[in-house]
Amino acid sequence: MAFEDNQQLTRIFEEIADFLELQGENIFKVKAYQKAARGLEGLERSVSELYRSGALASMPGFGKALVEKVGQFVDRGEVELHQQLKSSFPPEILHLMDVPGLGAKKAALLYKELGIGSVDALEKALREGLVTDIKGFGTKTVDKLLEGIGLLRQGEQRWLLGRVSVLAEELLARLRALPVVQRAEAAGSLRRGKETVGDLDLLVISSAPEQVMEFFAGLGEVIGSGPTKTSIRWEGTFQIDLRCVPAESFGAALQYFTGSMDHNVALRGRARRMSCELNEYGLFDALGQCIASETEEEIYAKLGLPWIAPELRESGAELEWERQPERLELGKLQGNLHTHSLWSDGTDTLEQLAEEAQRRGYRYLAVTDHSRSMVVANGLTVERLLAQGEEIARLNRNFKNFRLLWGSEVDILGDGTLDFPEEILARLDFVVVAVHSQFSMSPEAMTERICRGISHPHVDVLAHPSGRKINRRAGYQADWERVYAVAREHGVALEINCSPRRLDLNDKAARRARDCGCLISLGTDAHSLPEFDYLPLGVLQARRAGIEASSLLNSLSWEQLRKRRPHLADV
DNA sequence: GCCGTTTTCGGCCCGACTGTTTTCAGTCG
Repeated sequence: MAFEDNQQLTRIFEEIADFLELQGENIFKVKAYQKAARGLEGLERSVSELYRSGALASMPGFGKALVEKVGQFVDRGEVELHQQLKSSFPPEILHLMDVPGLGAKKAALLYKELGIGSVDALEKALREGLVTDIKGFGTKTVDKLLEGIGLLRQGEQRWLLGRVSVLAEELLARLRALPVVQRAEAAGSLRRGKETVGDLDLLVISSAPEQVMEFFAGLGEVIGSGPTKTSIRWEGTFQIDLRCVPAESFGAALQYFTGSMDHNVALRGRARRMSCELNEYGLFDALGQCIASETEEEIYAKLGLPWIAPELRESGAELEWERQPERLELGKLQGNLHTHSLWSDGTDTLEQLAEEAQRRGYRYLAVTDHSRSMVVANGLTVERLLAQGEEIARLNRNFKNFRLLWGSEVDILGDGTLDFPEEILARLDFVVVAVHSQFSMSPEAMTERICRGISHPHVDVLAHPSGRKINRRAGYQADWERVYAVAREHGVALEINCSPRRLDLNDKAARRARDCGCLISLGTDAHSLPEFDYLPLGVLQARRAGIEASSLLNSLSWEQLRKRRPHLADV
């Protein structure tokens, strides 16, 4: 299943952390619950299962007390402490801390002094001037909180990786164009390739920081500005931080601001155990001498570690790996395995697709237009599919060192049968199958449907396996362990759909699928030529999953791909 | 609440910026 138990318990632990912080509990206790929540969030196994098998206790961050609380949840569906805390506060009080600029301390004070227990009550109190008697609430704070409430109400979500990548490139180009800027780079979750980005972190080396700050402040609404750091709100909602750092500590700053927080905590812990200190200015020995700071590589090296790729810097566990995975490089990919042309709902001709693919150095491109049931997407009938095959064969005669693969994105129908008959699928170069309808089946029925779908002969790839759209809809529910097992058995690769709106499989699921022995396929699902740019986003997710070229269908040459389909006549 | 190749107790990342409390606490990342 999509592990609803994990999601529920994550929420419970997050709320416990918030309540404890509100109560003024030891901040490290609070952090322990937050860390446990993060650990559960993307877990590709059911926490109930892990608990029952006893494997949970060996997970980092789960000590005796937390394992016991997981036990309460598994047995009774709730955690005692959580219920206790909930009953001693107004139901909406935790939302107070969602207001930018309002943390636990001030929220607790507002509750204690004025009984404020919801965002609405806070807004009313602010407007009526009731809070000004409380220590620490001056006029600027009142304005800032009202603004924060406004932002919260807009409900702006984290931006998609694809959108932030484009924005970052534009801003970096403008910064680099300034004569006083020697270097400008993006850090933060963008550099780590996270599927969504909460705010953008930019770093520059400059001979005149004040000029850079001034320039940057002119790009948006200024939230805060100092001699080395300026924060703005882009398009009124999205926060961008710019920091000027000295050239000699650029590596330390890049490392520090790339995060993740858990990775940094682990790295600092390691430094500390070596009697060193690590901060954004460098790595310092016991005497306070800087021993590394200019590059990330030397910092990791001095800590006895290989350089760890940004995409892998998440939980901190990556510090302990015996070997780092070989980094997947875009240039090593032989082709793109999921695209659409004018024949269905794409915007370009086969010639245009082929030309673009060759321009990008691909050796092949799978054209996978929709099958006949996808009427809204101008899905191909059998007749049109066969005509398209002839057209592709004609074009292929003129290519050197390149091939268009005659493919299809075939619907897995509700009962698990496929949208084209077997004898037609047998003739195609490449078959992608996918679910496009009846998303709200029971998990059991959906599992059965997908497993039947990928058990047909001639299937190469299961496209966008979970069906999720980021920030829009959750994926459908299914027993993914079973799906991966069946995929492996039939040699069907699971797609990392590279569209920024999908990125499906996501990083964690892709890692799990690979661990289950499945091959992975990267496909842009491009419906127009600019969407070929999505491929690097998929590469990033694959890297985050630790997937190496050997697990990737796109690493195969056309000849090797063809060997997977021995029924194809030599051409 | 977690954790341990100096520790089973005493740490746990820490600096920038803000607002306001004239020396610092709160928030954030």
